[in-house]
Parts: sequence; structure tokens; C-alpha cells
Amino acid sequence: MTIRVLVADDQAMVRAGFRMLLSREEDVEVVAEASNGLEAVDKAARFQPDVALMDIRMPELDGLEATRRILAADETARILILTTFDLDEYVYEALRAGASGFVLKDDPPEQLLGAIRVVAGGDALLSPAITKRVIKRFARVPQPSPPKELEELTERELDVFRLISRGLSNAEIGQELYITDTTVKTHITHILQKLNLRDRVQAVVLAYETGLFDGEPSRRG
Amino acid sequence: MTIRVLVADDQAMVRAGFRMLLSREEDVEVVAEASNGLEAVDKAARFQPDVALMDIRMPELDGLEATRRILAADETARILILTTFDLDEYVYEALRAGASGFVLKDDPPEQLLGAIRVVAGGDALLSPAITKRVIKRFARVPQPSPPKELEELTERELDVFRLISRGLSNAEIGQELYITDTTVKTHITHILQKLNLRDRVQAVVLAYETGLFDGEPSRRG
DNA sequence: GCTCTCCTCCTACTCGGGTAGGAGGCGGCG
DNA sequence: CGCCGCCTCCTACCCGAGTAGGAGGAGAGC
Repeated sequence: MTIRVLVADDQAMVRAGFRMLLSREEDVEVVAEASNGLEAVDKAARFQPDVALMDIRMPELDGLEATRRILAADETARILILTTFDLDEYVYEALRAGASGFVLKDDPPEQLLGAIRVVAGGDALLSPAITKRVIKRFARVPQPSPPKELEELTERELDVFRLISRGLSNAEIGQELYITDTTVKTHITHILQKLNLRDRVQAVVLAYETGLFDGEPSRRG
Repeated sequence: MTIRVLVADDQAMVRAGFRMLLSREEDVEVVAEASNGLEAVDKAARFQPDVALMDIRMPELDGLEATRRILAADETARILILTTFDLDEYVYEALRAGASGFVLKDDPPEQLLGAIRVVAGGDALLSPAITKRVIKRFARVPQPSPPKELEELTERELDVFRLISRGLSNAEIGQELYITDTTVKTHITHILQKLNLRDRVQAVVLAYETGLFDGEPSRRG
């Protein structure tokens, strides 16, 4: 009995990464993929997966609304929200929408696998990072956090991210992309803000942990 | 017809990493492992591998002398020197000893696989990084480089390395290990020198590329 | 036309990371 | 015993990284 999984994420690279990750597990099988919310709703109905891995930020229909619709059609469906990194309000909204769990993409792979198994078993689960946030949320009332957008990286930012992940310095990245290092800095600042990371080191860790740039050469000889 | 490989390296962790890496390839098979030079000579004679992956730095008998002995017993043996990172004099000595190739552990995995196949096919091959170094060597005469040691990391340096690879800052590492951040800096300077790396970012890349800390949690929730 | 996003580049600033060099304590080993 | 390697910590310094904030050009879409 394998756990049948639907992967819904608009970035093909991310889907590929998770497919690869999950393919290594004997008890997990990716039975369908979706690149937007509508497709996710459709495929969830058709394939009846045991667990749907659902990104929040998707075109057509976001992961929250997709979650609601899937559950409206089948209230036994198990949905594991798998989001890009930062969240804030999204956590609570997703849980209200009926999601069974919430995992950060920068959690270690074992945690994701654990979450899939727990959720498939019928239990709910929050990633420790999320749990911490939820607790903090109920401990404090204010949390005047601005409605910060959960944004996707642009093409250029992805270029820079890839090179960061190979260990290049800003100057080297600039040479590689034919731009100045001040521009590189600009991109990096945006990347770190969007992904809620502290510095490039964390970016490298994230890239490897999520298998973001798998298959691409890591260094030039 | 698979390529039969002997892996000789004194660090179990490293052997495990390469075994895992190679196990993914259909045309490659690890038929034996050795944790020191004497064992490598013995197992090379008994298993007659197509290629021996040989670390230089090993107890009992180093990889260079092991290479000489293996070739003395069987001059058709193919030995691929797989060393930790820095080298200098070792490259030339190893090539004189009759090694068929030289690959850095911080080269990307595909490069190692390519090298194994090339060497198994009877050709010689140097990693681009090595080639560059050899060329530089013959381009310039002086190279007053001191006989820098090819050193292994100490236990404490490994502790720090592990934490670096999780994306922690020096201060965080210090808290984790109950030492000051100046001490952390000292360790890091040594790590970077020994591994011939520029900064912690490259250290993270190296850790992931070689699978150094596989199986250890990458982050705390 | 206008607007918005993206990409580019800039200055100016702060701060953490890394280097250099020294120093003391400790345990193992010849 | 003395030497050496490892671990610890220090000061002082430099530089790359990251932030803040602004600016202009190109292209897409309304």
C-alpha cells in the first residue's frame, strides 16, 4: 500500500524536485501533478490522492481556495500545505480552510516525508517552525506585521540564486551575468526578502535542501 | 558489463557518501571498500576492480604508496586518486606513481562519475581544477609554495563545519558549542585553509556536493 | 497615452566574516 | 621532563555582504 500523492506547485522545477525526492521512498508515489489551483482541484477529483501537497501561491486559483474546493467535494481529502517560506496570515487561513498540515519548503526533506505519512494516516501536523509561529501568535496579540506579500522570484532573481548556490561571490555572479555587483546586490536583497532568509548561506542551504537546482552543474572546473 | 569499483578512504562517512552516489548508477558497482592503504592493496589484489578510487591521506599506508604497490602487482590496474581538496605536490607525485587520474572531492559528482568511466575505459583524466593547476605549474617555474600539509579536519573543526552547513552564523555556532565567536572564527579560518576554500558559502556547497553530513538534520525547527 | 513590473545602476552606510598574530591551558608522547 | 597538537580566547584590521533609498530605461498591458 503506497501513499498516493498529488503535487501542486506552479514552478516546474519545484515539482521536479519533490517528485525526485518522493521517488526515493518506497511507500510514496506521485500519481499526479498540477501547475495551478484549478488543475489541482480537477486532478484531486480524478486521481483521489491520499495526500495533496499544495503550494499556496499559484496562478488561476491559489492553494487556499483550491484547498476549500477540494474539501467541499470530498471532506475526507488530506491536504498538506507546502509553501515557499514566509507565511504569517496564510497559516491560519489555510488551517481554517481545512488543511491537515503545513510544512515549510525549507524544512528538511525528512520532515516533509514524515508529514506526508502522518497526514496520510489521518492525523494533522504542523512543521515545528510553524508550530512555533502559531504558539507565538497566540501568546502575543499585537503582531502588527504588515500584509507582506508572499512573492515568487523573478527570472533574473532565479539566475542569481542559482549562482549563489554554486558558491560564487557577488563580483563573480556579476561577471557571469554581465551586470555590476551592485545590481547583483539588489537582486540578492530581493531574494532574501522574498524567501525570508538572513543571508546567502541560508540561501545555499535552502537550495540544496529543496533540491532546487538539482542536475545543474555545481561548479565550473 | 558494470564497472567494478574499489573505494579506499579512511573516513567511513566519505566511503558511505561515495557508495551512495555510485549506487545510483547502473553501470557502476562498488565491489569492495578499504579504510587504509594496506587494505586497499590487499583488496585490489583480491577483487581485481576495474577502477580503484583512492584517497591520498590514509593510515597505515598512504594512497600514493598504495598506488605504487597495486601497480607493481598489476600494471594494468586503474587508479583514480580522489583527494580531499588541496594538493600541490601530491598531484605530481601521484601521477608519477602511475595514477590514471586525479579528481577533487569538491568537483561535482557528475565529474567523478565521468572520470570513473573514462579511466575504466583505459584513458587518463585530470579534473579541470587539477588540469588548471598543472598548467599553471608548468607555466611558472617558481611556485615557492611551502610544503603545505594536506591536513584532515580535527573533531572540533568538524563540529563547526557541520553547523556552518546548516546555515548558522558564527554567533549561533558559538552558542551551540558553548564557545565564543572568536573561537569559532579561528576554527573556520583553519577549515577554509585546510580545504582550500574561500568562504563559508563554498564550505556549504562542498558539504552538500560531497554529501558530507547526509542524514543529519539540516535545521532545527 | 499611462502604469506597472522588471532590470539595471548608483551612493552611503552598517555589520558580520575572515585574516593575522599572539597567548594560555591541557593532554599525549618520546 | 619537554615538545607538540588541539582548543580556547584575544585585539586589530580589511573587505565583502546586505540594507536603504533613489533613479532611469524597456516592455507589457490597460
